Amino acid sequence: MLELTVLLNDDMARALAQDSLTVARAHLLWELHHRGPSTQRSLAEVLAVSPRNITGLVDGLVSTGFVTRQPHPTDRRATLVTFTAHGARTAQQLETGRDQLARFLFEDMSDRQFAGLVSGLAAVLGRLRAALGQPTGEER
Amino acid sequence: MLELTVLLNDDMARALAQDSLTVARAHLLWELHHRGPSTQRSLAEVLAVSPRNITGLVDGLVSTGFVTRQPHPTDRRATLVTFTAHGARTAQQLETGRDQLARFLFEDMSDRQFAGLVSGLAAVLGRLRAALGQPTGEER
DNA sequence: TATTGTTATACTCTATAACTATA
DNA sequence: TATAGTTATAGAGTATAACAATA
Repeated sequence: MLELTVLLNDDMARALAQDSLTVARAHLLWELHHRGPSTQRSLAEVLAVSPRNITGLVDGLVSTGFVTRQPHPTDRRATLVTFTAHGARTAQQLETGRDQLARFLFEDMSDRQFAGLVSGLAAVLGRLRAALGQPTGEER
Repeated sequence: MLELTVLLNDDMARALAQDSLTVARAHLLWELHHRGPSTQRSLAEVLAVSPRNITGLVDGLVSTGFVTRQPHPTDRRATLVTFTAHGARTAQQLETGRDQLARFLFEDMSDRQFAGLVSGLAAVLGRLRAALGQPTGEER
C-alpha cells in the first residue's frame, strides 16, 4: 500500500510538473474548483493546513498565472482566491483526468470483481476509521 | 484513493513524530533494516533519491541517535550507515507495527471478501503498471 | 476583542553543480 | 578517469509567533 501510494504520488507529481504545478498547489486548485472563489482562511481549513502555508501556495499560483487575489466584497480584511481563465481550464482538466483514470482502471472490470473490490475496500476503510477515531474524510 | 493516502500519510507522520522520526527517515530505516549496513550510495539508489539527500537524512538520523556512520572496511571513500541499538529496536518496531496493522485490517475479514479484495486490487495494479510502463515496484 | 492575512523565522525534503578524497 | 560523499546553493512545503488592518 505504501509502495503504491508513493508510486502514484511520484507519477502524479511528474504529470503535474508539466503544467508547472505541484501536488500541494493542485490540491488547492482542486478545492477551489469545487467551492468557487474562497477566502484563504477557508482554504486553510479545507486543506487542513496553516494560514501561512496558504499564503505561500497562493503566491505560487498567482505568479504562475492560475489564480488571482480579489478583494472580498464585504470584508476588507479578506481576499477571495479566484481562478484565471488558465486556472479554470487547468482545474477542469484535472477533473477530466481523474474521471478518465477511473474509467481506465475500472471500465473493463466485471461487475462481480468490482463489487468485491468495493466491498473489501469498504471493510478496510471502516476498520481504519474505527481505529483512527472517525476522521472527517470526505469520501471523494 | 487520494484522500485515503493523504489520510494514511498524515496519520503515519503523526505516529512517527512521537519517535522523533519523519516519513523519509523512517523509510531509510526500513530499508536499512532489510538490507543491513549500507553505503549512502546504495541507499540513494534504493530510495530513488539524490546522494545529497541521503547525506541530509543520515545527518538527521545520526543526530537523533538512530544510526551511526562506520568506515567501510575496504573502501575508504565510503561509509556504512549502521544502526545504533535504539535504531535497531525502532526499525523492529516499525515492522511489528506494520504486521499488527495488517492483522487488524484483515484478520476478521472472511476468506471470500479477502479474496475479492486481493483480486480487485491486483486487477487495478495490473492496469496501472501497464499504463505507467512496468514500474520497478517491489510488491511489499 | 476577535479575525484575516502577512512578515519573521525555522525545519524538512528535495535537486543540481562543484569539489575532495579515494579507487 | 570514475566513484563516494560533502559543501554550496536553491526551491517547495510545512509550522509557530508576532503584527497590521479590519470587523
